[in-house]
Amino acid sequence: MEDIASRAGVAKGTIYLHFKDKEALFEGIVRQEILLPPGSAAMDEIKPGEMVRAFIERTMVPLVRHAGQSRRAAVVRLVISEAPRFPGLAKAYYRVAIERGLNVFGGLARRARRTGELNGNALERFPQLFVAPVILGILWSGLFERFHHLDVEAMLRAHLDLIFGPAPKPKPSRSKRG
Amino acid sequence: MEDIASRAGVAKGTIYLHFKDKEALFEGIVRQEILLPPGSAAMDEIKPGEMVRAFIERTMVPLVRHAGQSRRAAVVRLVISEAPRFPGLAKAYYRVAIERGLNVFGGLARRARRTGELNGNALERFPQLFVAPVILGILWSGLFERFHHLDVEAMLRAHLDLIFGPAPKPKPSRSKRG
Amino acid sequence: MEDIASRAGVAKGTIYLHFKDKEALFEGIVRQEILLPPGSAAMDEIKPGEMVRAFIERTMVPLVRHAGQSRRAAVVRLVISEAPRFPGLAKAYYRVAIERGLNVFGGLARRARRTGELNGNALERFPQLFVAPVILGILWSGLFERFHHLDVEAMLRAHLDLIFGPAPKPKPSRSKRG
Amino acid sequence: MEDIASRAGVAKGTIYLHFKDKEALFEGIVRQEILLPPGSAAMDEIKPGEMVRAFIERTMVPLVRHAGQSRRAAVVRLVISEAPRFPGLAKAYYRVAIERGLNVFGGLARRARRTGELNGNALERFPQLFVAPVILGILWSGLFERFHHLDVEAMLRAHLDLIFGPAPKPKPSRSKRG
DNA sequence: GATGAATGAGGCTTCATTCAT
DNA sequence: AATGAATGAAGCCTCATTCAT
Repeated sequence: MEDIASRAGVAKGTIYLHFKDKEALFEGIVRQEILLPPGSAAMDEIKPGEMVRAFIERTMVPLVRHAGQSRRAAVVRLVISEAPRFPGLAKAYYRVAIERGLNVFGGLARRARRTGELNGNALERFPQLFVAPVILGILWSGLFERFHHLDVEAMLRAHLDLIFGPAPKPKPSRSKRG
Repeated sequence: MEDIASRAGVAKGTIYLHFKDKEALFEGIVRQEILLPPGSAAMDEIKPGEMVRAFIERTMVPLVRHAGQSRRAAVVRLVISEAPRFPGLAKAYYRVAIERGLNVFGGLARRARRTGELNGNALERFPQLFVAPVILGILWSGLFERFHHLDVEAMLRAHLDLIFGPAPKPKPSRSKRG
Repeated sequence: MEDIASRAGVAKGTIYLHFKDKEALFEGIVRQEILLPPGSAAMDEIKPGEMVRAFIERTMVPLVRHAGQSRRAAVVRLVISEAPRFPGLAKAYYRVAIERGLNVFGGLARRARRTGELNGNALERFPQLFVAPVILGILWSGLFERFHHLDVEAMLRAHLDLIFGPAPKPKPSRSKRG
Repeated sequence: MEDIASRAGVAKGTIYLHFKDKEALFEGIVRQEILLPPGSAAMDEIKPGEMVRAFIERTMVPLVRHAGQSRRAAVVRLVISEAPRFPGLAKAYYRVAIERGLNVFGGLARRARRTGELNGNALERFPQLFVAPVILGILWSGLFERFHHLDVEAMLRAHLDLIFGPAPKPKPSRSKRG
């Protein structure tokens, strides 16, 4: 706590004016996830006519930029490594991020099938598959990057190639409508 | 440490006869990864003529069975959640599991392309993509399973469908299309 | 301190405008003992012709009324339980209450012997014996009342019966000596 | 806790091998009250034919000897000053000491009336009155002894004189009154 | 004067580690 | 070799006190 406080530029005790205890602090950090700076927060605002694949790249790439040094990546790491010690943390993250993420990505999967971008219902059943490489990239950057560089952004694009098919042609020839 | 010792059926102090400290113990656990019981250890022993997809299913499914309660899943969780506290842990895991895994899966990707099971080189460049859903499943079972059930095995198969194409027919009719 | 301040209807910092620190505050509270609301403050003002026993009942009973919830009882408890932490507290209480109390009760004992209300000099040597049941009652109400009710007022009267003899006859025979 | 531990000749953490937390430690100390060294523990063993007054002197005097430096006096002080912070402490003391003490002293009061040592039922109704000067003496020695010496033992005897009548002649040759 | 956000010393507790048996 | 009582560094948290407003 002392370390966290000094990074925040305050003293140990100050944290306790805002959070009941360490678990509450961590949950507070997780809840900010939903209030993050504009742009990344627009996760559920696909633009009219935007391809699903393009939307996912637009929203996921910032998450893994700079070897996962983003704030959101830090929150993901926090949840993963502290959840065993603070059970409330997983619950908070589930409520603010996972539930919503499943809805968003599930909706995207349906939309993509309707528009012909995707075949099959794999991603409707398991929207987690959209983000699996993102999670893996965040973990990798924290654990193994110093031994072996991984271009997470390129991996994410490669994964999207696998899911959506050969290549994302920048010129969407066919007009589409829902 | 006391908890670990009593699960191992010895007393606290006994651990220190075998390992210098907690970090060394964890590294020892990680190093056993490579010596795990036969079957799961055969990760690099694809049978002659076996489809790559079949091989991956054969080796990955046990890892996520029973909501990730396998020993290997426990090791993965150990590394992920303790690495911030014990830097040597990530290194040990990298040496005994990651390096080898990348070689194995990279080799599988190449083999699959040669045999026509796969198109493109995405999985050769990023063999991590083979296991991303496995990692995600292991994390999920530890963090969110109590809020939302996830059939990790089915997710893994769905992911393989995406990668390898429509469906893995149990009877491998030889003809394939690219 | 915050609790004390809010009960006093001021903010935490305000206390420090009046008292150097917590010990000084407690000493201030103790010093108010001597300035308590009229009636209870008249401890040394026995009325002309009043029996000593009657006077003691008149002044001691309010101290233990309502299971020791009086302000003076609170001061007694404060001194007893905080003195180990704040040595100045015992000193302040000794100066404002004990010294004076010993004089008052010692004088009452002498007077009572002169008037024939008391025999012997036990209470002149140990005026504390007058108040021993009062102190015990105050402690009891704070510690054990929830387990076992004690009628402190009745106990005080019983104690006076022991000291002064069988019964306090309401008609004081005028005869005096001295 | 560190202070307590070092007085006990052990390190801080050692206490926690025997007691769950500080409250449990204090309760443990209080429970030893009942197991104190022989002699003082014989509080309820009045000898056949022994006068009640003599018995009380025999058992109470050691409690206040040496200005209340006895172990039992320390327990009394502990309960009084720590009970506000540890509610379990008052309860433990009530169970091990108060309840029993009330029975013992109540029984003594009855016995004394039967034998003619006492008149009236004041001490049967309020056996606490037997010990009020003892409690007061223990408090005095902790709070005010340094300002004003109090001979607690003499005070206790004076109190017994008040209760039991004139004086306990060590050789009861002469006539007695009931 | 009054406030209350901020501070940090100090207290309680845990737990990795040691070592006498 | 095995044990587990003992240790004490380090972590979390409280609360008396300060001080900018």
